[in-house]
Amino acid sequence: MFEHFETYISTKGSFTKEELQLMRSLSVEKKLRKRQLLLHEGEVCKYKTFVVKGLFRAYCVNADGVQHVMRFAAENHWIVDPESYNKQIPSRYNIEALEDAEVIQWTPEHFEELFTTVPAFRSFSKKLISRAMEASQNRVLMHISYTAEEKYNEFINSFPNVFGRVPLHMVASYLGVSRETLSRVRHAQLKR
Amino acid sequence: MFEHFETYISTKGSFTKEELQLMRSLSVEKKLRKRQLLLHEGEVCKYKTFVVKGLFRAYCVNADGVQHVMRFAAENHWIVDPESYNKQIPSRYNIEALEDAEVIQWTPEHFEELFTTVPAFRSFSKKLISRAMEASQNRVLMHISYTAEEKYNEFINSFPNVFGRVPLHMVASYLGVSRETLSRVRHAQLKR
DNA sequence: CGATTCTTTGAAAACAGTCAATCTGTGTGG
DNA sequence: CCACACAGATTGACTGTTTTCAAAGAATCG
Repeated sequence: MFEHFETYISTKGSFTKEELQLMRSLSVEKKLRKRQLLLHEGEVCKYKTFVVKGLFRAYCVNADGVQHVMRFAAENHWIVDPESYNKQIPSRYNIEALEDAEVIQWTPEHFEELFTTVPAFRSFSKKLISRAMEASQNRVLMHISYTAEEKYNEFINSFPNVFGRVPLHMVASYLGVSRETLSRVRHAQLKR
Repeated sequence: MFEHFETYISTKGSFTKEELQLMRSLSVEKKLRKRQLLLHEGEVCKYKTFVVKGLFRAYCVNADGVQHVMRFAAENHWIVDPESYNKQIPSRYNIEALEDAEVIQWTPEHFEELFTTVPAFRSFSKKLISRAMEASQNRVLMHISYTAEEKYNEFINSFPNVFGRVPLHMVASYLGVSRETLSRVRHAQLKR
């Protein structure tokens, strides 16, 4: 499983055998079956997680029992609850495997060790955080400025590797519209 | 002006006289009058900016000429276009002073130098980035799960120091609702 | 004061949400 | 292999909310 990560990380910078070995020794590997939770609401998010295989969703449940999908993460992406992970406090989110999955995880301490001792990992990690921030900003902009249809099209373009693998009602939740509205948006698009 | 920043940063960690002097020597001070732009769409965001005095908004303008407010920043807060600043590419945003203002700025290089050479600045900086990420995440959650009224109340609670200093139509834009809708939300609340 | 900007209001239209019913495909157990 | 249950997707009718457009009041500023 770690070989997959080595291939990935090697496209992000130059790493020695020893550095790769260090990353491996500090990591935890895990396999999950469909519907299993990687993180349960109320737990502390102990790890930053790299997805080797499978697909995840992070979602929270409000007082009325309604689920809100915050994020999807497929192969070669990372998933974490930043607030819970950074402060090591209980999470408001669940992270669920939507398919059978394999992941590699690092605790904040181990991730920090790699950050300080492996230069290429440091610059990679900075880019990772920057990209997460940019993605989040763009998503805010999408929400304050796009119609339901524009959001839907944006989603398909931005996440072609997620679309088709997740139920539409989860996409609807991610976009902040009802599943019926999303269904009607799709119907309207067929006519063109 | 820098004294104000010294007071602020000293609440965030322990710094020696020399470290404070280094921060100062790497910084740029600027004064702006109301309506002046700190960053203009198309320019590269050259600095990370600390607000000593005044109030800013970051906004973008879409193809129809409609403005969307991405962010406000008042005293003792930071403002930057992360994407433009991190990658040093042209920005899609404008950052405008809504009041006469004073700011202190650092380039990515100088900020990085402080990050690597001043330990307390490093940990402060990490917290800064973490908080920005958490705020952005929470804002996404707000957009996918709150009604217009809930968003408005959340805004008042989260930014009491901004509310009252900015026109309501900018708050409306920030929340992603029309100014008329926000006006009616307020009207409805008066009746209770 | 006059000009500009901001806020509110009203009415109509567009849009999105809810509820209930139906349709589809998938998979499980008999 | 079939019947059935189940999750997901769609549709229709209805309701409620939000936007849009136009106009008119406040408030602010030079």
